[in-house]
Amino acid sequence: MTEVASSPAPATDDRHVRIGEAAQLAGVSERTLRYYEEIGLLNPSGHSAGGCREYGAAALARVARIRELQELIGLNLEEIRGVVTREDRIGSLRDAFNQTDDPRERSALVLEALDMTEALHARVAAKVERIAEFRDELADRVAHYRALLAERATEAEERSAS
Amino acid sequence: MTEVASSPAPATDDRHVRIGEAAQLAGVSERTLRYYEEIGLLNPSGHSAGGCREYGAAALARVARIRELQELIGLNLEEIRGVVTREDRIGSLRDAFNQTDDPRERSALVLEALDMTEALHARVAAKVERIAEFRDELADRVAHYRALLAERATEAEERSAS
DNA sequence: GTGCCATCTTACGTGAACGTCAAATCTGTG
DNA sequence: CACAGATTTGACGTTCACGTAAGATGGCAC
Repeated sequence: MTEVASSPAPATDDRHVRIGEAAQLAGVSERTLRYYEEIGLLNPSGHSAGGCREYGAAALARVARIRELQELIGLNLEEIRGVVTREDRIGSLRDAFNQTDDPRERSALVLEALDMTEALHARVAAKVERIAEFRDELADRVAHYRALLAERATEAEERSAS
Repeated sequence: MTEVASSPAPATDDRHVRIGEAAQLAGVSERTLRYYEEIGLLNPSGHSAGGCREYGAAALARVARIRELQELIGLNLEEIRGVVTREDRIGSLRDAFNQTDDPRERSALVLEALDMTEALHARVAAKVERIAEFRDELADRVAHYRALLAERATEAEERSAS
């Protein structure tokens, strides 16, 4: 998968795309990207001179995360805003962590990040439990039907053997 | 859990409740129950002489199933209608199964029920996989922060020991 | 029969998450 | 520069899953 660049591709991966390609890549509509910006969920990485939105890799990753939280976990955009805001805060905590030498402060920062992550983890874990239960129930039914089918087949064999 | 009936409770569990109590028991609004009926998702077990809806245990169980599919799996009511319709069909298949003696027909009926259940199972299983992955990722982060905290604590001890 | 609360039908309202359309502007190409 | 196509900012429309209010009935105690 090593790509032979026909043009000298920039080593730094800060390529920006405009809204059309960004929407394509993220698998959402342009309207959705603008809407996310409206409600303070996602800011473009920057803007062109003329005012066109420019999306970088980080912004696209954020869209992916938003969709994940939305479709997989079932959070609404307001809740998602809470989560990603906290994650942003974790990022700035990381910066703060690297800039302070006070060990007590560093511990406090880590503790905050830990709490945030634990809360989301608990929620997701609970959901996994419930869905897994659901899945197992379905698996049982599938096994039940399979057993019934096998029984049918056995009877058929016996009949043809008699 | 053997209940001592203060009044001669009917041995048969075909008690019916009206919409108010049904909504309470199911944890939804009365409007929701009527709406489900509107869109052909749920029919009351019967009606009183005057026209009041009467809900039995089966109807209440169906509401629970609907909510499960909605909140847990994230299906919309149209998709849910598809699922429960197929489940109803499985029920009628069971009846047909018990009323026929033709082994080929019995196999065919079981096979149909199997297919339906397998399809839903596959969908749910896929979702569990993805969410579990998500959960594990979060667990990793939690562990990471915990490790960082432990490191902080150790350093603090060393400092106080010196 | 008379209250009184629950329930009925009908119908309009709502919030979330976008869709869609119009008119102006930007961007890249010949 | 001229032109085509992408993008911009409003602003109104839409779908889903109900909420809510109004007026008429039902169910039941007294």
